[in-house]
Amino acid sequence: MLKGRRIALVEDDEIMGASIEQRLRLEGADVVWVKLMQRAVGALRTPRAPIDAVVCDIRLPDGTGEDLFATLCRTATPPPFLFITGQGGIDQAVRLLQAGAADYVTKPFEMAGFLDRLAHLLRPKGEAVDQPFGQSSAARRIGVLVAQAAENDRPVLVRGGAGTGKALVARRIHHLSDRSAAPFAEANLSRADDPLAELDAAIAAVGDGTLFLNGLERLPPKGQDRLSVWLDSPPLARLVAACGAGMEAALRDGRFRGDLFFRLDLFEIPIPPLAERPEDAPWLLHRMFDAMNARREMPLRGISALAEQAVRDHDWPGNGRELRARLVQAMATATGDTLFPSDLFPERQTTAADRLPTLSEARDTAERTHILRALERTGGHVIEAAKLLGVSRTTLWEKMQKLGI
Amino acid sequence: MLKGRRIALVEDDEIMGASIEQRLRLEGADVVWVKLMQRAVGALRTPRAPIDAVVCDIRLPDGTGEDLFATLCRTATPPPFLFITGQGGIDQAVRLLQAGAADYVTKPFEMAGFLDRLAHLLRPKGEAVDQPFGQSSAARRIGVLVAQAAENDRPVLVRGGAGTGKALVARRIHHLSDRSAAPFAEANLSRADDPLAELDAAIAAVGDGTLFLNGLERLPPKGQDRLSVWLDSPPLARLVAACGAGMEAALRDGRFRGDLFFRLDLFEIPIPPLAERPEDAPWLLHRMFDAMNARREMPLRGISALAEQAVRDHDWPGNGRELRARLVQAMATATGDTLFPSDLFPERQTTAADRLPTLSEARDTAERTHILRALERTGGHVIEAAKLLGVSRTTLWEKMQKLGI
DNA sequence: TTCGGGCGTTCGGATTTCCGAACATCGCGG
DNA sequence: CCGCGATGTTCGGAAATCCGAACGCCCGAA
Repeated sequence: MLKGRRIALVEDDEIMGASIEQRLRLEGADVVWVKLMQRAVGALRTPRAPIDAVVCDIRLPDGTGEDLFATLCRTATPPPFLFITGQGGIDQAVRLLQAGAADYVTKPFEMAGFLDRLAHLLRPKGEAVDQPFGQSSAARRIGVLVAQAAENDRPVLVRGGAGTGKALVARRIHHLSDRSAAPFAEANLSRADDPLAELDAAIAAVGDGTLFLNGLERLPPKGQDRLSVWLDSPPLARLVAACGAGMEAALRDGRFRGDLFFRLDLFEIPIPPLAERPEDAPWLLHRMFDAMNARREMPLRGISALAEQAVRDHDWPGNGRELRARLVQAMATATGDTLFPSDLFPERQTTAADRLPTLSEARDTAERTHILRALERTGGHVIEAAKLLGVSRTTLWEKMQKLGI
Repeated sequence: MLKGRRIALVEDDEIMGASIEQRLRLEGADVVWVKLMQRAVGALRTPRAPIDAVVCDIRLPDGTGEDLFATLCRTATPPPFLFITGQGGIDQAVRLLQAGAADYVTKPFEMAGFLDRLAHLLRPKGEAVDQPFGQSSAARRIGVLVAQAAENDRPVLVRGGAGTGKALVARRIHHLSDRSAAPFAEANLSRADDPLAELDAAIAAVGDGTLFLNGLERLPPKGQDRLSVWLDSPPLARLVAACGAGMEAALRDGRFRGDLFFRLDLFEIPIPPLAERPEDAPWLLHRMFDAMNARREMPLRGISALAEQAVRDHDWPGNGRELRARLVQAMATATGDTLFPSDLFPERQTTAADRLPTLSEARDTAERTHILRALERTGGHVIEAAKLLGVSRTTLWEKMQKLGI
């Protein structure tokens, strides 16, 4: 019944936790057991794989399950929560259910009934098909927005950094829409030598299909006028535009007409960078790896857990595109039958000769750069910087003293 | 607070029932007291007037409140149920709330708190004639002013920020007035390309109805002259104008004729921004939610109490319009069956943009990457990695534990 | 089988860090 | 001149971190 499901167990009591964990594992579930609230926040906010349900004790050594739930709700849609508690009251149960918890069980409980209720609140599985963008909640949201965009015919604006897959989103909208049989014409304005010609060619080719304008912020004024006129005509085609980080600056500087932008910005699909949804990186890695491995002469056996962890922790300034490039490189040059971190990040090998800095050294440099960044943002305001960094003024002063700032 | 509301009280205990009934009547509620389940089914299924809420005991001589609720749910959407019970358990509370009960209180209870919770779950039903704009005193004042305006025939000036529902007020004045059968002609001067043409078209269309001029501060001088002439004619129609925050500046700069303004400003209805009447935001939320949820293919179960709190705390720079937009977005993209704060405020998910990570967070990520690097180099050898990092084995273990490595 | 070493884990105390509460100082404007 | 707010500096206690010393477990070598 729970086969293949990932259940998070938040419980500080050893005996109770062990017994539940064991039973859930017996049922085939994948259990993540954390014993502290702070760890649970981390484990649920940025899970390695999506969590299907959370079994949560209320009294924890460093907080309460209620706090945990409220904290998660502030920034994300939490998985269904089943609270278990020994000394809870009715008021607490009512409060939690009103806040959106899925269920509430008092200890001690019959294991069979508990499992029933847990299974009952698991959302039906099998929506893997329409999740081509990742497994994070952010990625699922993109999938929903794409489906919505495909259903109507209004202009869409895709926003995201370099290599986040804006073109993929545009193609998918086209593919899911009722124009899927019509042409899909792409004008990439940032790569083109002559953006105007690129725009004209795409407009000429699009017919009643989907016109995809990539790199909108690079469209020169003449092109903006032309696009505006084309929108007024009115066109047979549907417009999907994409812009990157430079859009806001272009609007501020007047390099892009505000009125045109607002005509395009009716339905916005923001794609957060990979760094903000770390659980998508290993997911993408495996997806691409499987696809590429199948076409390989001598298939690799798999990916090292260390490599997966390294992929998770990397910053991915080039987002998905960088990941693909690294993987292609790694699979071409891999020496063994397994992908290791050094295959994906060959540039790190150069440091092999010298000594790794001490942990405290690394910590100090990290603190140093971080403090400087905060001070820069506040314009040298120490008190505000301390607030920003979440430490007291005196502590910040102490650290600055120590680090010589 | 309960004035004019119809509350059904299902309670077999004479003393308890009498005390609640008396108190509810004191608060101005209309109370229907039934002492048997069978009677309650009848009274709730075919009430003389719609019931706004049900206060329901669980143990009744001829059945239970649970049965009553279940019976009603089979054939209709019952009003919000507040269960009160003396010997109920947590399981019962959980079961009822999961079934859709609004609240659950154990006897004995503080009457004040009980009334709060009862008032909290009262939802506006349909077009509540008396309170169409909110439940704050400011909103009730708007209702009174609208009614007064509808009774006479003088020009009305509605003042309020963007998205505060100025057009709604105007329509309501028209609807309540004796011109309700005549045309309602709206000229939106702020959105129109050619405000003059917009004004002329509306004047031509209005006949003996109500002319609504929205965005008065944007009316160009020529239009002001024309409006002035039209007022002198004298017109058959009644004028309702609306202006936003820019009006004072327009008057100061002379972009708007002072004399014309004072001819329009005879009866002013000011609409304060939502931020100044926080209790209206959740009210509006529930109103819109109910209306939209009814038209939904798969209705949501409800709104998390946390989301409600977030709505109350938000600033609402875009007022009601922003609320509606957020709700539409949230209901389209909600992943679960309950609305959570993150559904309504998806932009908070990307906190990385504005908020710098805490110093300890930065330190943790730095330590994490550094430890991983060391482990990678030693091939997973913990002792060597600890030596490399200059910490003891136990410390490294502790850190790995904390950072989830 | 025993032995030893790597590893996971706990524990108590030494040490460091962190914070709030002070107090002095330094502009800065009224 | 004073008041005010931000900063520099010190201090003591609370909280954390770190470390060595254990104990038990597992696995491979002897």
